[in-house]
Amino acid sequence: MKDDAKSRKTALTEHLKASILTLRLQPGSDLDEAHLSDAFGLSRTPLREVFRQLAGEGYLDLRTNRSARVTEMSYTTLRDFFLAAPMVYGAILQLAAQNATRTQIDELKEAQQAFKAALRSGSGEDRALANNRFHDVTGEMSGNVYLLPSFNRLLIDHARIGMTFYRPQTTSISDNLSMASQQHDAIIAAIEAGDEAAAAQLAEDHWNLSRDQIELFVMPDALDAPMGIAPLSKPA
Amino acid sequence: MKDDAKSRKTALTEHLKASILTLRLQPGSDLDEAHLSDAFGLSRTPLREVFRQLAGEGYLDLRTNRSARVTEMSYTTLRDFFLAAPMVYGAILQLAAQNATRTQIDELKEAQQAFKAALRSGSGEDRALANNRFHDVTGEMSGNVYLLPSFNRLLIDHARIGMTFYRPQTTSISDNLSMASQQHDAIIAAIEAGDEAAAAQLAEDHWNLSRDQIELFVMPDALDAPMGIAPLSKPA
DNA sequence: CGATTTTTTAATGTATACAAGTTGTATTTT
DNA sequence: AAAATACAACTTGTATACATTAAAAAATCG
Repeated sequence: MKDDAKSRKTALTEHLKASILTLRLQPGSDLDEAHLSDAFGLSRTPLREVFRQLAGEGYLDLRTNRSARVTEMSYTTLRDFFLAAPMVYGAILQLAAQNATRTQIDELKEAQQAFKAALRSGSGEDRALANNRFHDVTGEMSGNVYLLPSFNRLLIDHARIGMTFYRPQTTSISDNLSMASQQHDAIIAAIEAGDEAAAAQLAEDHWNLSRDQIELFVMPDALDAPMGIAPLSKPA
Repeated sequence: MKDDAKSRKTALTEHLKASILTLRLQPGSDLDEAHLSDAFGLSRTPLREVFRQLAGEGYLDLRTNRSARVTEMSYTTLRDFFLAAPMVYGAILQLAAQNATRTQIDELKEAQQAFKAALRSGSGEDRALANNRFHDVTGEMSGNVYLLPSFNRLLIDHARIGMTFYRPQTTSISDNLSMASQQHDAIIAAIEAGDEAAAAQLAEDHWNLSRDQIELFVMPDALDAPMGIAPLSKPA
């Protein structure tokens, strides 16, 4: 394994991305240039270039004369998220069904194998990263440069929302994840068959499952209440 | 007017953006760090940070050990463009109708005034930039961080496509532009009234107008041909 | 004693020098 | 003469030193 400057730069990039997706670096955290530059054997110049790139992709926020911060996530953005996600992902999957190559389909199957392995024996972080990888491949398949920027931005908060709400190991969440895994399998089948309509429908189903799970977590008592209208409230 | 490093940095950013949107810097052009750094009184370090940022926003492509390039535009991307644009812009305008503030509505009206002025007496570049500004404000109004990355990416190529296909001063294009201006007025009205459905419909109409205009330009003979099926062909 | 100003400290932003890589050209070899 | 190779000029990537700005601490004044 090489250890030149370029390798260290990509290592830093991947480390930051994974840390942010898994919430090891929490939203709003400050990043210390000196510390990171020391830890990865890079001077501040290439480090700051990595910051700028990650900021462009939505991982970080840069403020002049202040330290870089992990992009915030407020509960008001949940609404924006579940409005945009099904729409963008529906289009992405539709295009994936149109354009996926044999190689990409194999990559997707590998990603799904890894996801299943993470479900059986992995940590929450493993699950989040494996799931992220699966969806990332579908994005590559679509090949639409105009949709990918938003799609990749969505995937960042998808992972972070997952880490927030799928953490406790309850039965309902376990059921939910196995359902998600089944949907992944169906997505693969639809893409392999080139069935655009099915792919688009599966996208909607997949995000509805996520949304339902989160609503269940945010307002668990709503189930017992007699048809009560339960607005989104900020959890502890 | 200040002339500190920060000002020169934003000046460079704006210069590059405008140059790329108006095709003064053509797709695929190489950028010379030394020359730009000299021209704007900046050292290469902040200049390269600007490059990284613009690459993140979709203006530039960075390749290791090679010069930065203006993002390419192939004719195969027209299809991707007109698939993504109505969808994303429909959502953006719907949200704009929901969330626009008084201040933003005033900004939008100003942008539309500037656009009309550019139609009367401005150059093609003026029109493209003024139109870009109008749509940019609608993006700000939506306030949805998940849709904005793709929307802003779309606006880049919207301006460039406009510069490509709206250049010759024919009657049909003149008619088309005044129609676009009328649609802008209707968009403002829908947003001001908070009419989401109307806003979404106008988004679709607006992009259909663009698409029709381009098809007219790409295959002008199709009109005379008796029901001929005219596939997109590469113009000279 | 509290508020405000000054001083100190530490971080970010920029410039420059140097290292590594790429491209074009000329020379050599077949 | 064509291809391959070696060299030179130039471009990009990185490190470090310096400048600038913000935050923190200390000192002064009301």
